[in-house]
Amino acid sequence: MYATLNEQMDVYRAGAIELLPEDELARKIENSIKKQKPLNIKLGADPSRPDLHLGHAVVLHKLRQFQDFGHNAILIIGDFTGMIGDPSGKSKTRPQLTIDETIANGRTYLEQATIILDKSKMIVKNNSEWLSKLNFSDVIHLAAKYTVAQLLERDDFSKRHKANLPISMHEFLYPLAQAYDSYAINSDVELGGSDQKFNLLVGREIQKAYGSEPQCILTMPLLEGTDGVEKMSKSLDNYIALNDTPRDMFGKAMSVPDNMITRYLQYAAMATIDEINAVQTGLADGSIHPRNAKVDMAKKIVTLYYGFEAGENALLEFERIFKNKDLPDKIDLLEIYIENSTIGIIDLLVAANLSPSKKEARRLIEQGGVSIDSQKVSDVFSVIDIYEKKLIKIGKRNFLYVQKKSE
RNA sequence: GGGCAGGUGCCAGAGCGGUCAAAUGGAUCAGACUGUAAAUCUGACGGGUCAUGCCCUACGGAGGUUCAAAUCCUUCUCUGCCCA
Repeated sequence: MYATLNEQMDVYRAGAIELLPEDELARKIENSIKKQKPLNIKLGADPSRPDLHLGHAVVLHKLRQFQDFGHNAILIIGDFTGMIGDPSGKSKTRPQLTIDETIANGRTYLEQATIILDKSKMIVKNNSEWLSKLNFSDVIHLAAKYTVAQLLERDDFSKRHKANLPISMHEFLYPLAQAYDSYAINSDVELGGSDQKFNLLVGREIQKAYGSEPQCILTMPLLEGTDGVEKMSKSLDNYIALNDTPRDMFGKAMSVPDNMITRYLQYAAMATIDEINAVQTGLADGSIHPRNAKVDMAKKIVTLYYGFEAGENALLEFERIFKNKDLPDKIDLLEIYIENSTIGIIDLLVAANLSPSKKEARRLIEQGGVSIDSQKVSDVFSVIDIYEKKLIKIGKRNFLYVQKKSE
């Protein structure tokens, strides 16, 4: 049922930032092989941000590796903690969620996570299952197991503390609650981003304090977003979503800076070490053109999620649109209801939702970013007849057919 | 409880009675160029308008002073620091 200890360790170590403590993990694995008993691999899911992107995928792929060796993935939906609000590492406290939102978000999360994970070896738990049962004295007992100084070691706490930014009491409780999860589900290994290292380690301490065997922790790097600098996140809008269309996935991957190519190969495209090394040396000695390396990387990512054919198509389409300035092979048609069949260009852009305001629409036209049927529109007072469908292009990559709605 | 410092546009951060729809940087969008939705350069960047001048909304909330307030006063509220 299980691969050997060394086979497993090699795979787990690959790409990880930290794996602590390694010998302990080795022991756990040995044991599991001997007893033919899978380990519990914990991953905390944040229900406040249900839309997953390639940054989340880094950890999910790691978890999948554990599954592939027969271990149990245990996803903890932080429905309880989500309702408290989590310290985000940013200066602002996260919004609190309602129960309904949490449930809906949890469902979305799972839907997207199973793009990567193996459903058959997955257990999903809501942490309200045990956390909501703790009473105040339980909480105080839990809180007594950790000190303020220990909590202040956490990077974002100490940063905020030094920068005179607010830290609420409940934020201090958050790592403890998460640690309690580890105890509650009997976690053997917990995975997380490198920013979670602190929380994961608290899990160890709390498990010990409650008399169970402590978990090992494995942290993965935080993948930079398409800007190549900040970590990938929805709020910075530098993300590639797991459910982005192949076209968008490809395009966004192409927009990462050149120096991110190998990093994306490793953590987003899940390329093998050999592939990564080949590209790295090729780029260094100039035998591989960065553009080609990037195209290749983008294609691999699309292939990983949509299959070989989609990868090919995304590449072809990208070349068509940006190299040959041609049209994509599929353009949406929007039918607009108007009295006559003519409409001013500015109103048209707003009606078609291509511009949030008339001022913005006017700007786009004045700057030469708008064309109708491949004819640049330069007059903001142009009147367009949409009895026949017309192709609107805005900027480099927004295409839309519009037509008067026939009733 | 007391003292002090603050709350400005998507974010960071200037401004401290009119010349402020508010410097600067980032983000974003458009254009040029190209190896791409890279880089670089240029421009735009609250909304409305029978159109460029005017109108509306905006500098934590509410009042007030003034011909005029993001800027001064009062009060409320939120945040941080120090003292207790």
